[in-house]
Amino acid sequence: MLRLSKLTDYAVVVMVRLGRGEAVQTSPCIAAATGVPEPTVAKVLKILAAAGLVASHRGARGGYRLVRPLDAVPIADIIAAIDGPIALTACVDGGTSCEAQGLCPMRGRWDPVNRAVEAALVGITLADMADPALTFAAPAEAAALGPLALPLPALHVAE
Amino acid sequence: MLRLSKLTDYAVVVMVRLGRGEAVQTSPCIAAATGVPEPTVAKVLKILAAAGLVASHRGARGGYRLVRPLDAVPIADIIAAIDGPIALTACVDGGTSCEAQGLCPMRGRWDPVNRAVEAALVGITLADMADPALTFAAPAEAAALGPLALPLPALHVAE
DNA sequence: CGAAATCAGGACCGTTGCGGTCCCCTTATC
DNA sequence: GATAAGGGGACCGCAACGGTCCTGATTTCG
Ligand code: FES
Ligand code: FES
Repeated sequence: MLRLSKLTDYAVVVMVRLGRGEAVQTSPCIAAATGVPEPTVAKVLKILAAAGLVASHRGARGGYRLVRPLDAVPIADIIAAIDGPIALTACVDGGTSCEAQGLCPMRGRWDPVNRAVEAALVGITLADMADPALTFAAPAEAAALGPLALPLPALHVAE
Repeated sequence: MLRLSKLTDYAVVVMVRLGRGEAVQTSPCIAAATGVPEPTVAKVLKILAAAGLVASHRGARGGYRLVRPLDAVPIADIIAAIDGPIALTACVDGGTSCEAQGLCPMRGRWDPVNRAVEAALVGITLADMADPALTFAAPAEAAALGPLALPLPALHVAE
């Protein structure tokens, strides 16, 4: 339902936490600081490490640290690390799993939509989510716009 | 995994088909024209009718017809009809299902991301997906950009 | 008026993927 | 060598999705 997994949510929390305090932090420590269950934090960190978003150091006094600062990590990277590459439908770009590609009326038709969503997600970094006062316009201003009353950037034209 | 349901894909196919040919079409007819299994087409149309995106007429010589023309239906509407309202995480805006809202470091933090994605999806209409030559830039041009080589509109600034 | 056509609404079930936990091994510090 | 920490899985319950089917209500046509 166009919903990203809970692990992604946790990943953002963990990453933001890594951006504060000591450079190297252990997963139990992060779990305690964020309130997320420790096994889950460990799982998330393992995935993030595999994706190269955090660096790990084993052994006693080990832990995790950020590779890039928060403002250099777009959420799209987190989502791609946890949920896999952003592909709204089964057949985007090199989608091989589509039967009857020759006849399907939707062949390649979702690609622009996918690009638009991806662009939106690349444009927001973890730093943006860490503290609204820092990079976003005043929250009150955003709220005042109301739901769906958005000035639309001409995404599909721009690309 | 940030994937929308297959039914949504089918819904787009069906809607685009409704935009061509006769004004009123039956579900078996649409199924035959699109290649989508008939029961699935019927299910999709029922949902779309309930959402007010298509109008139905019962009895012999009945069928479905579009309420709004294709260029007045953003994909966001289709997604909202099939997959429910666009909510990347459990706790967006009025998300009531979140425990410990007072302490959660992510409270309301996903809202701007959600808005950005929603804006991207409102900005593309079914007419845009119906025929690339009509509203999009030349497909070759879009393909030439390559994956991820996107000029980013400053979404989070714009809103 | 009866029969046929068509939508309405929901029940049903197999499959898939997610969420969450746990275990054992490797690595590094002390 | 003992201990602290990450690495890499396996494992299972659950909820959602997908696809199908059935029964009933409504309208047109003969
Ligand atoms: S569904 Fe993939 S090309 Fe048609
Ligand atoms: S997860 Fe919903 S407010 Fe924290």
